[in-house]
Amino acid sequence: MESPNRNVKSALNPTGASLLGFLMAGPKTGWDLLQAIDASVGNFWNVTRSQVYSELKALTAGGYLKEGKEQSRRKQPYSITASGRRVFKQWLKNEPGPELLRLPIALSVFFGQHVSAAELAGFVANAQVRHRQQLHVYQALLESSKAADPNCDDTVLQLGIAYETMMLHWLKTVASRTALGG
Amino acid sequence: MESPNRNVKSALNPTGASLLGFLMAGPKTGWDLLQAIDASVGNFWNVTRSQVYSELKALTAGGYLKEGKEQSRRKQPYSITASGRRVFKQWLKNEPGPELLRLPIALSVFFGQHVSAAELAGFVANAQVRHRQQLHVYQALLESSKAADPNCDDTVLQLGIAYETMMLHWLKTVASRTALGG
DNA sequence: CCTGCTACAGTCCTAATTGGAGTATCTATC
DNA sequence: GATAGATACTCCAATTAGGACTGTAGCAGG
Repeated sequence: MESPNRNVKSALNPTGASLLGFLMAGPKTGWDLLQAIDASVGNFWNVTRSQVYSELKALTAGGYLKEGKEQSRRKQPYSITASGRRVFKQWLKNEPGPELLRLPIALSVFFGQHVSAAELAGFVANAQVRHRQQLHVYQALLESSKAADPNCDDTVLQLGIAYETMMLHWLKTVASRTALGG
Repeated sequence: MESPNRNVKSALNPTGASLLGFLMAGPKTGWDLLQAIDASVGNFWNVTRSQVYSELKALTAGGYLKEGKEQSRRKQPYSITASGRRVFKQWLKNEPGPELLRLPIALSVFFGQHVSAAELAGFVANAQVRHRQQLHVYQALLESSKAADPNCDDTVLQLGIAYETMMLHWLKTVASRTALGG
């Protein structure tokens, strides 16, 4: 059993570590962090709102962050400490673990025999819309960030585009198979 | 918005529902289920061992499953009840929810500026190996299932192949960028 | 000025899920 | 019949997901 006192060398959890990473670039509020994550790796690294705020508190308690003074409104900015930077860099040295995917649409297709063809086709069509939208989002993001800085790092954006493109392609084949009488 | 047919409180969680789906094809033990999931949608629908057994119990308590008699060894088979079939089919009518991805390698690449190029290259190389292996697994599976039944449904396998191929392609571009001095 | 509407910022709670460590139970092999 | 190793399952703590809920600020209409 661990003592509940986590102020000594407490291991970072993945969410906390990624928050530290985003704060390396400068102070942010919890809200800012959510926006920043959503606009970058969000699709490949899900982080939920409720957890951000509790993690920020835990990280502050651990000495990895310190609170800035509130701006107008209820914005509580956090900035990373030297200890936070150190721990984050250390955490990043860990071999990235296995991927975790949960694609409900894949399950629906897998169990397609138990769904009416019309319903399945509807699910697929909706998924196509969502993925097309997300693809446009990535493409717009790519364009605007290239406009701001032609040398900017678009590696993760490229992953997003590749992923959405792949899904759209797969959904198209599913749609045609379904139409043929799945 | 709500259907009036709500008498069977569908407190089915996603994992439980998918277990019901796998049991539609016939009785299985918890272990069998794990194997079956792992060999089919496992990569797009993560389900963890510990949860399978507790879900099986919960589903049994809910009347959706009933236990068969233990075979040799400690194999406890479960079979789906009429109520279970009904609830599963109902659950499948739900619009499949948003996708959930967690790709630690994407995070490592995103924070690549804080990792040494050598370490990052190592991570990428390892990921390439893993994805190449998984691609081979899918390809072998496709071949053997086509051999057994040329008309079998390979839709989800195709997704697997497309996903691994896409990731390998992306990893290759990351590797070359990293080599250039990321 | 007051009211209602809406977007913003954060809190709180519970169910679901993960990730192991631990416990038997069988099979084979000597 | 001891024991090594694969098989089948149990248990628990930490993490995550997903909302419902509480305020606050800015603004439009009356």
